[in-house]
Amino acid sequence: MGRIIKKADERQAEILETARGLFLSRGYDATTVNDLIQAIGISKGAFYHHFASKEDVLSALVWSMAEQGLALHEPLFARDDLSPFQKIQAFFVNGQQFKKEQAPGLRAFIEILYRAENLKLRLRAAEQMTELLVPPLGKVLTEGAAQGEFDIEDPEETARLILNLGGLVHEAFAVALRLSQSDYRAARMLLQKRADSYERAIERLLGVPKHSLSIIDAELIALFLAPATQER
Amino acid sequence: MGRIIKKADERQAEILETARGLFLSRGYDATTVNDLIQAIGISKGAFYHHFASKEDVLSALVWSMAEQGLALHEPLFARDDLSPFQKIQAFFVNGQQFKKEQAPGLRAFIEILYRAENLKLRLRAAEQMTELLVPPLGKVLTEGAAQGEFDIEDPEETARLILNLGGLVHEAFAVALRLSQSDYRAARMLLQKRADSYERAIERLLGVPKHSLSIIDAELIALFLAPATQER
DNA sequence: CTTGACAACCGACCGGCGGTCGGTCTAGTC
DNA sequence: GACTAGACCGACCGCCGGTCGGTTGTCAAG
Repeated sequence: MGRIIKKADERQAEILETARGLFLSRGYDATTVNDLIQAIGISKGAFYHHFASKEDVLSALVWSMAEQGLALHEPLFARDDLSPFQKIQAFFVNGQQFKKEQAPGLRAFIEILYRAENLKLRLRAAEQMTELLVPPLGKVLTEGAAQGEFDIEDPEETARLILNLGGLVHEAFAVALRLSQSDYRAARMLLQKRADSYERAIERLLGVPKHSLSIIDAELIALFLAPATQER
Repeated sequence: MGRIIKKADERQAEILETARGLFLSRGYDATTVNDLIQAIGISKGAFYHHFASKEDVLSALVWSMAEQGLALHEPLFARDDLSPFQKIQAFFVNGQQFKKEQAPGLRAFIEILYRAENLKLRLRAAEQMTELLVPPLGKVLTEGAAQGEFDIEDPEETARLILNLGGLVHEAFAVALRLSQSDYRAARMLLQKRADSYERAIERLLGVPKHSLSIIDAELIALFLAPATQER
C-alpha cells in the first residue's frame, strides 16, 4: 500500500476527527480499531504509533470536546463590564443562543450521545466538562456572593450542583426527541416542564428572584423539536 | 466434568450472585464470561442457556440491586402516621441509618463502584434507582405540596432533581475515601462541605426551612472514613 | 552527496474475547 | 421402560485490541 507520511500532529488530528465520527455514530465499544484505520487508510502500526490504546483516543477526544465547550464561555468570564449575576445570566443566554444557532446539529448530537452504546462517551465528556467549568463558574459565584447578589453557602459546590442538574436537561432533550416522533405535543410539554423546573431550581440554589433566569425558552424548544412539526 | 443439575432459577441466582462479586471487584469489561463460569463451575453452554449475553447479566444485576434499594424505603412510603414532610425527613434518616449500620460494607462498595472500570455498572444502577424512586417520592411531594408543607412547582421533577443531586454526594464519598488515605482531615472537610451543600440545596428545592433536614451528619462521615483514623 | 539516526508507517501475528451449536445427560411423566 | 423437556457440555468460530520486527521517508551533520 502506498505509504503516506504526515506530521505527527496532523495524523493525530486526523485520527481524532475520524474517531469522533465513528464513536458518535456507532458507539465507542462497537467501533473497532480496524474500522478506524480503514476509514483513514493507515495501518494498525501507524495507529498504535500515535495512540497507546483505543481508550487513549477516547480520552483525547473527550478532552478536546470539553475544551471546545469551555471556549464557548471563556470570553464571557473575562468581561469586566458585567456584574456576577449578569455574567450568570449571560452564561445561560450564551448557551441558549449557541443551541439555537446549532439546533439541527445539536439535535443529531443529542440523539447520538444519548444512545445506550454511547454511555461511556457521554459520561466522560460530562465529567470533563464539569471539571473544567466549576472553577470559573465558582469564581463568578464567589464574587456575586461577596457583593450580595447571590445567597449561597459554598460557591464551588453550588457550581457543581448547577452543572450536575444541567445533565438532567440534556437528558430531557434526548427523551423528548425520541418522544417527539410519536407525540410532538407531549415531547414539547415534557421539555418545557423540565426546562422550567431547571430554571426555578437554579434560581433557588442561587438565591435570586423567581423568573430572573431564562435558560431554555419556548423558541429553543420549538427549534430543537422542529423536524417533527411537519406532521400536524 | 461432573454434571450438576439445578433448577433454572437457582442457577440464575447463582450466576447473578457470582457476577455481582466479579463485576464489582474487577469491573464489568474486565470480567470475562470464562471467569464467571469457572468461578461457578459450569460450562459456557450452561451460561448461555440461562442468559442471552453478558450484558443481559448486567441488566439483571442492576435491576436486582435497584430493587433492593427500593425495598429499603418502601415501608416508609406506606405509613400513614407521618406527614409528607416527615416522610421526607424519615426517608433521609432511613438512608443515613442504613449507611451507618453498613458503614464498612458501604465503604468497600463505594470504593469499588467509583472505580473507572465500573462506570457502566454505576450509571446503570443509578438510572434504574432513579426510575424506581421518582414515582413514590413524587407522590409524597405532591401530597406535601397540596398540604402546603412544600413550596414546589412540579413534584416529579423535584424528585428527579433531588435524586440526581444525591449522585453528587455519593461521588463525594468516593473522592473523600481516596483522599482520606493521604489526608484524613481534608477528606473529612470535603465530605462535610458536600453534604452540607446537598442538605441546603434540597431544603431550597423543597421550600422548607434551612437546617430542617439532616441527611448526612458528622457521625456518619466519621464512621465512613473510620479506618484511616488509626494514623493520627 | 553520503550517511545515519530517527520518526512514521506497515501488516502478519497473538492470546483471548463473547458467543454458537450439535450433542449428551437426567429428572420427571405416562 | 420409553419418552421428553430442558439443563448442561465444550470444541469451535470470527473477530477484537494490541504487539513487534521490519521497511520507508526525512533531514541534518559531515
